[in-house]
Amino acid sequence: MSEISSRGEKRTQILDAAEALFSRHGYDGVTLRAIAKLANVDVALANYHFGPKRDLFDAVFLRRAEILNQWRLEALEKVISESAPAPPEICAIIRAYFEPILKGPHVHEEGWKNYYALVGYVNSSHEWGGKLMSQFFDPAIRRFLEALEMALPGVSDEDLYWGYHCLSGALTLTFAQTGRIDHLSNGLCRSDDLAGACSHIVAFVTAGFEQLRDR
Amino acid sequence: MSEISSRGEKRTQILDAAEALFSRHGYDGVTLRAIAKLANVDVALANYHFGPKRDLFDAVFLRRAEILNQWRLEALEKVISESAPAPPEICAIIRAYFEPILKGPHVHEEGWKNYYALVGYVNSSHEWGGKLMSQFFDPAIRRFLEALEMALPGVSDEDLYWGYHCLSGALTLTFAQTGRIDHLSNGLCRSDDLAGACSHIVAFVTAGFEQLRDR
DNA sequence: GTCTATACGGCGATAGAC
DNA sequence: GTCTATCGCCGTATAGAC
Repeated sequence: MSEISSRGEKRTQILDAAEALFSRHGYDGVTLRAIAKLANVDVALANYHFGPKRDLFDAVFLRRAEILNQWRLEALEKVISESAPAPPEICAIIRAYFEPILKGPHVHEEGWKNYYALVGYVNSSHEWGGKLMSQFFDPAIRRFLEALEMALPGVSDEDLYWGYHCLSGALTLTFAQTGRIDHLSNGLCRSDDLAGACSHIVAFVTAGFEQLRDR
Repeated sequence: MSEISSRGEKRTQILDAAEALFSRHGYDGVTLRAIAKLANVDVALANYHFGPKRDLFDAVFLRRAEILNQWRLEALEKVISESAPAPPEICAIIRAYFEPILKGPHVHEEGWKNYYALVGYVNSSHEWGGKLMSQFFDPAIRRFLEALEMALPGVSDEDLYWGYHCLSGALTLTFAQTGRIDHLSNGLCRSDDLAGACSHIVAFVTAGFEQLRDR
């Protein structure tokens, strides 16, 4: 944007460009040359700052993961402390998981939209889904599972893990923003409407967890 | 396997090899050379049979889609006719969607496992998710949505579409078989246990749809 | 340290000869 | 149906400008 480059600006431009392209085309669908072009920098600069292509991908993935974890954990702690000493309601826990990331003003920023699509891509990637997601997100997820365990005493761990699996699938498909639901619903629902998706998914997933009590 | 090639055998070998590789590495992560090598055929044969790479991908995707749609629609018609004239139960509709594909003996076949992973990849692909999935699967999906509408009178279309979105996300994450739930649950749940996943997801999703009545 | 220009070895899809 | 040739683009190393 600015004609005068401040320190580290090109580094950020590379991360932004890589994020945008990786999220649309996946890791193998993007060349370092395309990233350099979009970032308006020389081909070799990405390698200078980040090393090989794979390390650049990790850097992109890491950049916003910690912010995202922090938002969610803050919302969770708030919910837990507000209901203490009673366990929080399922619905409140689920909202703490979704709302900070789907209802904030940042969801309209291009960078965050791209990042979410990237997480959607990684989470359902046969190659990286297990490793990358576990590495960056599992610690925070475990806190949520503990909270759900408190709210659902007697429910088996197995049921809780599969519940999280369903939640995670619904969320990352939302992230991917494929336009599928737009087509299926003839435009009634829009896949880029993250805030709108949020309330539907929260209600759906909450009911999914609550039925575990009766099993 | 056989030393004597029957007519069309190499064609099938190419489809099988492409299916296996595309499902693991995505479209751009696979080269025609790698496919040819795995299929034990010449590099140029894929192009001879299927045209450009992209058309080969479509051929792989199409091959099992119709079988899958047919399995599901047969199960749905059975459920509808058995409960007629009353509308079927939500639970029965959801089972008709999941069980034919997750509980059949075919789920242990390598080819089907690969195909499911491929569907998982496509469904959450930002580039193709909307177009390819809609093209091959929407007609059958609409029949299921009609059945759900019968079972949930008064529920808004918007809620139904988002419900399907959640169902679809959970299913395709299952398909992707990323190993994530194995890691998260310390081996208690296994992502390659499709039949086991099925019963958990059916119960979860059924509850999700049923809460729509009370909204 | 930050960045650009250039070069290299290798592999990509696919067209055309056979 | 098969094989080979072609041409372009790939990731990355390096040399040196600022």
